[in-house]
Amino acid sequence: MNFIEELKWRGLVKDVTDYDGLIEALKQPQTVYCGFDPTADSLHVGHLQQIILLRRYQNAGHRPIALCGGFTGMIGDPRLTSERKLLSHEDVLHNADCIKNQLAKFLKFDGENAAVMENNNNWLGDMSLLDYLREYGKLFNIAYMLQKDTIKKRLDSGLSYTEFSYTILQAMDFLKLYQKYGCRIEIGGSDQWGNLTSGMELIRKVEGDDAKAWGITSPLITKSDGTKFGKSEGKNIWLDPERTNAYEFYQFWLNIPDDDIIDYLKRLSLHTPEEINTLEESMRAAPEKREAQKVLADELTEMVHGREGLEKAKKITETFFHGDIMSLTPDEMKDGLADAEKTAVSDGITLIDALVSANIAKSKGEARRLIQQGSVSANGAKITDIEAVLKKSEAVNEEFTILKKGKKNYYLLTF
RNA sequence: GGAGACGUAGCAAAGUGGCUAAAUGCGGCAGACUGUAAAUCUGCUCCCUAUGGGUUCGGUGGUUCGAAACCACCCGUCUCCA
Repeated sequence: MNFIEELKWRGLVKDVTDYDGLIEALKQPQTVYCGFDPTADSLHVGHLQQIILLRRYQNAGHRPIALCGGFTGMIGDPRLTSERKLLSHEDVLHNADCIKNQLAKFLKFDGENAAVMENNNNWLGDMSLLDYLREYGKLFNIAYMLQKDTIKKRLDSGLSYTEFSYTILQAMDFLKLYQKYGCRIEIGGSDQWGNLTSGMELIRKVEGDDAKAWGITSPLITKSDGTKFGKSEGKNIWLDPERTNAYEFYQFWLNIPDDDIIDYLKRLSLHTPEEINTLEESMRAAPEKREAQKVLADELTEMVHGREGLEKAKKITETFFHGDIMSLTPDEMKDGLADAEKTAVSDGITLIDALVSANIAKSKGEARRLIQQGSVSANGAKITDIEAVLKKSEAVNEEFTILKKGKKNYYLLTF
């Protein structure tokens, strides 16, 4: 299996501009880029596929460039649905800073094929309007651009000139990286196809017909139940440890349905195809062991949260689901629940009021129901008395009480 | 501009004078089972100081002992014609 064949096996190839040419080119070390726009102050799990794909190229001996769209982020990539809201200048700068640090975690910055971090603001930022229009705008035919899927689909619902220009800007990125680093391959999600081909087109026009460049897209990750990938209970799973802690991140992967886990392993894990095949067998033979889920959760959590983060996530998991919380020392409890929601309450508060004020229940009625249904426990003991009162003297260390709603929702009350 | 239809709980959709805090489905929450799964089954799902009370059916007024339901006006959505 050559490199591209493996990517195909992993489900990471949707369209390639010149398949045979690319295979030939990849026999030599190449430079590959993928762009990430700073639309939020953190990347999320949906970005992992492309990031790890860059890493795959690096592991195969190629040089990856992670491009942060500091300039294009100010413009906005046209979405299928509707115009984006412009982000403020400060927000984009802040976001760009944040995602740059995140991207850096996944690539190696030393050795022969050390990764490169770039920001398209470096070349687009100082460009004059005149240069843009005369040197680049001239090379884009409107009729050609209107054929692009992303643009065509927006003609009815409305598309501003600003977003219309996005494709041109991204094409210029590819050209610039081609000139500066000899970058000849751009990768992206399948929605980026139009942008990739524009870039190649531009390179050909500027550098001549001999200039070779390739674009390769990968299918977006889907879920077998049809819902959007990357969310857990409505919350995005971010790569920023401040926004999604190691435990939640670990749990997200551990809870991937059997139907999806092998697909995700192929796409996101650096484990070899042989190892993944073995995991698939194990999944079929003993799905309850969730070995495949554990391998992926371990690998990705370590990548994003480090060795320590992974250890912590596993320890909390072990205790919450298989052990007795009360067997931990108060310090360990606090550590384990460091990221749980905390609420300060007063001594002698009724359980019902505590549930409401900690936002565990929306109303007292709901709180009452939860208690009567037997879904609330405090410090490990189930409580079914709706008159129950929480006392400081009964709290752990006379300091805090751990409330649990349902099977896996923990909250911390401090006195 | 002309003709008509519609607006009910998170969403979809019944209900056309009292039996309606409002059927049913989805979604959500919880319980059982389980693998922290899926499927399935069960309960709950406006608020409260709770065998009771309060406030709801686009808005405002009105008819009536009594209105989500009838009337008037207003606001909003949609369809058809021009």
